[in-house]
Amino acid sequence: MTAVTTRCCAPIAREPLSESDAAELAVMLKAVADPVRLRLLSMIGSHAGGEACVCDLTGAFDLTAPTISHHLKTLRTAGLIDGERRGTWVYYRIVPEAVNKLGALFTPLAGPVDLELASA
Amino acid sequence: MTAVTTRCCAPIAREPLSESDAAELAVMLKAVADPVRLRLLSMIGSHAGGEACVCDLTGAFDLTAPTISHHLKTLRTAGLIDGERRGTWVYYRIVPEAVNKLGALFTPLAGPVDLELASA
DNA sequence: GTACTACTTAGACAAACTTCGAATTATGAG
DNA sequence: CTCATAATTCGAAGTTTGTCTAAGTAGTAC
Repeated sequence: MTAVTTRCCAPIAREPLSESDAAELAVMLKAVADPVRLRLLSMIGSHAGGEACVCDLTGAFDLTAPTISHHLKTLRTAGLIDGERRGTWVYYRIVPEAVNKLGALFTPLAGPVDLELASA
Repeated sequence: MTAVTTRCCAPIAREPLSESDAAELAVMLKAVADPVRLRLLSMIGSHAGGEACVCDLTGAFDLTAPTISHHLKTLRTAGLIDGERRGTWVYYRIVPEAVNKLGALFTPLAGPVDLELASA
């Protein structure tokens, strides 16, 4: 919960990340460090209504449904998306706090940033 | 080179990433999606003078020199750091443009952002 | 109930990744 | 030149990851 107030540069370049912070962030980054998952995240986030059902996503890839499902689970486990079943379909949406957290890590001049909860 | 001017949300949630953009970004993200490399990047960026020699880094990890060297190469290949030999030591520094590019991807309200070159 | 669709789970396998120890290159000191 | 130090390159071992097929769960319609 270190509220950094300097604004010289991106938080990652302000002071050495602790071992535990690095481990935690790496989990989120690993989830996003894949072309398919990046596109899935992007497609979900930019879809009308801020949510997309799996059926909206699978068609864009040359991959089987189980593979897409696996990637969605990875994103979900990392806290980047959240899913909900409504009738026949399962809808996913972005968790903005998680995405903001990643952005804040690498963004300079973001002002006073709290690494734990970059949402306010 | 799509200059997005809307500011509803993070670029990643504005419009679906193209396959090639996703592939390119995933390379950079993969480099950063590891606890050791995250800490290396952070240690280099926050070191006095904006640069650190390998000898400043190895001590912080329970890893052998070849392993650290391997991770530094990964970061370098991804364009996130740059290295230079001066005498006996090799000094690494952050490439700010690369870090900014990652930050811009996930940061909302960043204003008009050019995905290809988020530096200005 | 059966049949059909949407999605997830389980198991298997190849490719990629992390790490190591050993050998190698590069530089400086005597 | 020889020796010592800093760092990288080179295989190899063990682990993780991405993808598939096959099977299972959840819901709708009849």
